[in-house]
Amino acid sequence: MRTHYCGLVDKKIINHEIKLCGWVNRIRNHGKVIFINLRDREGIVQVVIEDDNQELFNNAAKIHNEYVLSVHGKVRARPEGLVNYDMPTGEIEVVASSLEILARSEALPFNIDNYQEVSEELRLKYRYLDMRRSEIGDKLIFRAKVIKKIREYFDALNFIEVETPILTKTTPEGARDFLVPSRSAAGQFYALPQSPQIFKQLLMAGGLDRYYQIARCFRDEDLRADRQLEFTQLDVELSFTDEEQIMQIHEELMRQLFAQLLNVALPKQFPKLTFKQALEKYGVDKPDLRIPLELVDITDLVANCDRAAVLKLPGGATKLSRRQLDGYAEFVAVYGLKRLVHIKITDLAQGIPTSKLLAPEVVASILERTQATTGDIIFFAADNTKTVNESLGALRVKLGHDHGLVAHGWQPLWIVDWPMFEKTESGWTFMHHPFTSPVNTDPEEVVADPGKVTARAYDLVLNGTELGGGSIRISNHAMQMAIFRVLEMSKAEENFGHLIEAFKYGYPPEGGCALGIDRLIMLMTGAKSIRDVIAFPKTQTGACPLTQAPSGVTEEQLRELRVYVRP
RNA sequence: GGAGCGGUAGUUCAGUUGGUUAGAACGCCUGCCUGUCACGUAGGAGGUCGCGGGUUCGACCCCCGUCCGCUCCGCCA
Repeated sequence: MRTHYCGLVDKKIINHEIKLCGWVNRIRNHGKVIFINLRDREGIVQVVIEDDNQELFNNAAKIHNEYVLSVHGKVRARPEGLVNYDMPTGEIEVVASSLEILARSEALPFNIDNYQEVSEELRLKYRYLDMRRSEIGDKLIFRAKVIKKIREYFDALNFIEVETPILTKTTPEGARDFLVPSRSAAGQFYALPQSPQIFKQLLMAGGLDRYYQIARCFRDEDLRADRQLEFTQLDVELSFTDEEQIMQIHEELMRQLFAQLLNVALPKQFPKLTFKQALEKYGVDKPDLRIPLELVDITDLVANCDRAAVLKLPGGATKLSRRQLDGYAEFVAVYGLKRLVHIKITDLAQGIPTSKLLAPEVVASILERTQATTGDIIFFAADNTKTVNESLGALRVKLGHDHGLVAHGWQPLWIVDWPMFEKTESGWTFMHHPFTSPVNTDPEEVVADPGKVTARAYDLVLNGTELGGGSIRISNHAMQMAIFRVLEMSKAEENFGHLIEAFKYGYPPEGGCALGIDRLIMLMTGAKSIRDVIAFPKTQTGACPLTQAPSGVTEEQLRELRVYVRP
């Protein structure tokens, strides 16, 4: 039916008779000659229909946008002066000798071009039309290439791809589970996996040694630009390993993906920052190192707060209007910061600027520590540590974007030395997950002072986005039980008995990593949202405009499952 | 659960202090046009102003509620 892709026709096959299939991207009828831009997955080529064949010409005159055509014709060089250099196939055209309309199209709900932005809701309702646009279609093609490279990479390292269950068991910790009622066991439910964590650990217990999976994961939490209910994770686990080896394996993967698919050389060694350093300097555990601003700690200069820090924006004193400053104060209020103080350094020669809220000697110390000069502005925050970090951390990123300070390029890094636990109102909770090994080898030490325990965990961050992370896992019973004790997970035996039991029968030391593939591809393609790299994504309320999911079910279905829906 | 922004021809948007017939561009339909390439050109059709209520002589416009979309906070081991 077809000999060539439209987008791949080139000079080398001039004078060849070819057959093309594709969609009418655009038709230009000049009365005696018709041009059709025929489009397929690989691109667009110009088909010319001349009026020497009247039947063909009359047939072509009836064609409209998005008709599906089969075209038989001859490739020829475009006449002198008529080459279109904006088009990859612009040096040639295909003179049609015959043409068949394979399918007609009604007028479309939106134009299939990249000239007019269409509301995302409409695009998702007609996703199959949306992906005819290179804007979306090319991203899906790119995604397939990334996944292919990932498989090649791990296959070459002797990793075994294993599929883990989608219907599995609920775990009350972590994110909210999606539940699936069991028909045969009335009143009981499967859960969709939040991650294949336990299964991949059991694969290590099973001696598979090196495992990976392009794994679908499900979390019933509210959605964001970079979060979907279901997402794809590169899930990796290996035995007889350590943090360094796992990080190296993933670094090298990243370097190869970027080199081969984007022609970008990532650093030979990704920088590492400790969790503590990241929070001190950037306020967040996923710093965007492209932005050359840093938090400067001044807690020692300020009374009655857990943390005080400042952020200097060079040249900001003259550049920022009152309105913008109010905007920034409003911006950080979202993170709980009640007052964002700023110090404008209008002219250092005239002396140290005065502040209604800060003593002159404090201002002087701040200027010294930040090495501020005339024209700079300094933002000041003092509050509890979390509020200061989150608000200045977010402000740093916003200032970077608002004032064009974000450097071009790619800044990957590892965040290491995570605390094992975090204190909450109701007790200790895990930072990573409850199977992460602490640095300590003595379980009693961990129980005695949970706040001091460091986890053998690492996160990979790229340009301010958390791509994922992993850890060396706990591989012995006593330590695992100690961790459950700290977390006050009384039902651990019931929920994770199968893992705990595996520790008894020769469990290897092991660890792994999991990277969000959607996010990685979002960054690599420059997409603004994860939805642009997913073929059929959900909206922010978890709905699918295309299929209308979620939907009601019949009374019969509910009866069979013995599910009663509360009013 | 919360905050902000948005919803007007098929699409993207404009719409004056609340006032007669709600506009533009693209798309669509009918002509004309041998070289265009986001073709050009002449004409035409096309609107429950998201939905419900209220204020008013009168509402796209003001108020209340509600639904949908987006961004964010909470949440997301």
